[in-house]
Amino acid sequence: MTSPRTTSTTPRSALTRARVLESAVALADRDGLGALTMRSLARELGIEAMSLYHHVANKEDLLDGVVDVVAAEIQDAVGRLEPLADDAPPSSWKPTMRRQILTARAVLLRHQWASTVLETRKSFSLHVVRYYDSLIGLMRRGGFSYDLVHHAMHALGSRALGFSQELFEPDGATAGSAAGGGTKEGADAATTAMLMQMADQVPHMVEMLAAVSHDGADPTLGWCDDQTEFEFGLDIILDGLDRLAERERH
Amino acid sequence: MTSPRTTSTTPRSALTRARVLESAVALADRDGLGALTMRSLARELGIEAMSLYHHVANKEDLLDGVVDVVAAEIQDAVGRLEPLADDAPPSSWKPTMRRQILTARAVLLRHQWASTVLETRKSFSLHVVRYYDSLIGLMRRGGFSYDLVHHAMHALGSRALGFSQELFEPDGATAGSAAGGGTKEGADAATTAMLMQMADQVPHMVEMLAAVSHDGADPTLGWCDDQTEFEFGLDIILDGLDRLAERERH
DNA sequence: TCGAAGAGACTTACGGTGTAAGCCTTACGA
DNA sequence: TCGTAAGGCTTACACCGTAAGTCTCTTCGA
Repeated sequence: MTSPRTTSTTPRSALTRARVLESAVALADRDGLGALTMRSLARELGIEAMSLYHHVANKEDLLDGVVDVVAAEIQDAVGRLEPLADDAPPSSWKPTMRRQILTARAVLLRHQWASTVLETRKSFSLHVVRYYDSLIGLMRRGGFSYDLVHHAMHALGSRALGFSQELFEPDGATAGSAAGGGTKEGADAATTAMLMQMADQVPHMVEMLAAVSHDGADPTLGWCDDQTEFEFGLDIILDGLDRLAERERH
Repeated sequence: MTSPRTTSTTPRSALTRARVLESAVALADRDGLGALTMRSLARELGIEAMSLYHHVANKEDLLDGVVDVVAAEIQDAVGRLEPLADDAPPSSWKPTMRRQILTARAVLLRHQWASTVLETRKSFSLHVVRYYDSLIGLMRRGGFSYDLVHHAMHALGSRALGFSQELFEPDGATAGSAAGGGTKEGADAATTAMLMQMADQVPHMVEMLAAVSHDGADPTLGWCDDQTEFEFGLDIILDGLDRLAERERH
């Protein structure tokens, strides 16, 4: 806790908390969240599991840290966007926030496991809070009262970070070796086929499925584009907020 | 798998899959999701852990079943609402759905752990799908095209079941012995205090916090009413959807 | 009435998890 | 030069889900 005066870091090893966290992120990216155990992470780093506890209090702390790394990545990506001009009109809060949120989403899509971890944190990441703070600032520039800002943050919820709660998405989180990871595309074939067999139990759903897939692809081949749907929902909320803000602006 | 012909159930014991699932729900209600293990559930039922596997394929199946129980409870509660009159105007889809969703939410509030489990299911519950199916039917009566219905389901996401992704809510899920469980009320004191100490890092957030709590309670005493915020977000989405539906109705 | 069959419990055991406790070595500062 | 402590390693424990096998009833057909 005392400040190091001459030499900065311990020379004993290059292993730091930062390196541990980075390794953890990489491991989760590669093998999925379930594969991130203290033992596997240690193996990745060429040390023993218990040695991790010199850099991390416990597994919860590890996950906290890992979220923080991702959140920092988000902050960084959003920070690279061109800033709002000083003379921008109040209404420009909306396209700006839209761009920022979609940027955050792009980061989260590179770390698909991250949303799961984010949800389960009880102590929040400083970087996440700072990101939210910037969104609040944006809305203030848009003329929002603090009361409206507050409601808006709740209304957006996790959507502000770029993900939403999709209940019907089987997220094939299997260990894919190929890096990129194609854009996952909606409900899978087995799911769809099963639904169609229960036509009498869920008539509307099956009919919708048929209708939607008419102007699209094979119904058993995935019928939702996650990105499109995310933006649809996001825009509904942003539009609704804008309407309320306009009213406040008179 | 063959149908029992004369006698219905095995008389050997009163233990059935249904009773196992009910017990699991009760245990999770009482002690939290973390306390729901095969061993603890067995203890609860007065049997050994391995005996559970006669009624449940594995733990995933147990959780699937447990979700199904809750979903059935939702369907039941929603089913008790007075039905939409045959001559109701198209616009009445909105208040009806609003009421149904808030009813579903009331059930989920009795089983706070359930949303967590719901999110992690890959095979969905029949009861959940049927509930969604009824929502689809409702929107159709409101004049929605199937395409709009489809978008709407995504936009609502888990909100259709009555919960939303709150990122800043520490959900004191400790083992409370008292049954009822008061309505949990927003961010807790420690969290708020910590935020206020970081005023320089998150200026907007702290300012918002101060402003919102002016016309309210002590800022360190919880400053958001979950139910109010849920309804705010829900209404934004429902209003947005209604506007789009109106456009489709010409 | 008896015997086979099988449902439903129990017992034991295995590999996995997070982590408490303690030891050993190395590098730095006094 | 030597004490100190950071940062590794080893061992061990409790708990998890569950595979495999055993024992004991109940039921039903011959």
